[in-house]
Amino acid sequence: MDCLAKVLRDNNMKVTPQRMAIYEVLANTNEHPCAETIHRKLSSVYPTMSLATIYKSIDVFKKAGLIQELNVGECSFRYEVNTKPHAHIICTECRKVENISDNLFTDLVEQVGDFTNYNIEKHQLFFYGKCPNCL
Amino acid sequence: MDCLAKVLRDNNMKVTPQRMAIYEVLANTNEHPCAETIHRKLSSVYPTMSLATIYKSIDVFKKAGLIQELNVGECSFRYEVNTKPHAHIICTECRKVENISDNLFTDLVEQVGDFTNYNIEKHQLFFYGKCPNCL
DNA sequence: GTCTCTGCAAAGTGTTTGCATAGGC
DNA sequence: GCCTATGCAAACACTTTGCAGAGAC
Repeated sequence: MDCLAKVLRDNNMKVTPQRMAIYEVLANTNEHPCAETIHRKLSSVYPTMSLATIYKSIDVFKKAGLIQELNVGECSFRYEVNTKPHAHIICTECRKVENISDNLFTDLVEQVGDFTNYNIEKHQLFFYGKCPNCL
Repeated sequence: MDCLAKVLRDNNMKVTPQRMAIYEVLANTNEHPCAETIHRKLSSVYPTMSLATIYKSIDVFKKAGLIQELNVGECSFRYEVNTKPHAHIICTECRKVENISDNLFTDLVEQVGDFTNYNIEKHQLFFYGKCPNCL
């Protein structure tokens, strides 16, 4: 990912194989993996890679605005490269997390801002239910 | 809370002073406290009350449908007696959590269900921003 | 009297931190 | 060569579990 290298360099952050690998995992999945899952996926290629490195890299990516963190309700955070705020739907059976097209929510944030007088910076919208497969 | 005693008895769960106290804290606040906060509030009245008891009671209340658990993005869960699904707005400055009237979201769940073909069971909607006080 | 609940301590889980070494620039 | 990143281990915060004694019914 040239884009990643550029963004890191622009932020005075070093480009390392580990960071490239972690970002690539996130860029090539729509599974919204948690730190542990990323670690597991990489451990065959980078057997010495530490979970701490995953967390530190994730932190770097978050600060650089490259990924966003989700808190879907389990204990662990999940991550994705799509940093545009958007809604998620989570299957209560198979635990998969999917994105929902933002069209349904276009006016919502503005309405909530008007209604509450908050200066809304971001939102996290989660819907839970059984997916068509599990039904 | 007679209501609490009745619901517990109906579920074959014993009515204890600790459970009454924990529920009362939740029933008399709109702060959406976490387990630790509930414990702190009760420790003057019940100096021996254990955090484990808080967690176990919370679990009982959840199973009885008396409270709901929120995961607002910090490490700890927060709890409230309002079990009707509704949206929350969280101040990124003072960390307070407020409810948002459901009127804005009446059609949303149905629309999301139609759009995704999920059988939606619940939702958690969080908005983050600075509250009028902090602005 | 029975059977569940409490409170303590210990274990568990996900995440963060400190520090010496490795490695990007 | 400088200075940040990695990897290990230890610390941390929140939550759960096991068990003996207390208490609800």
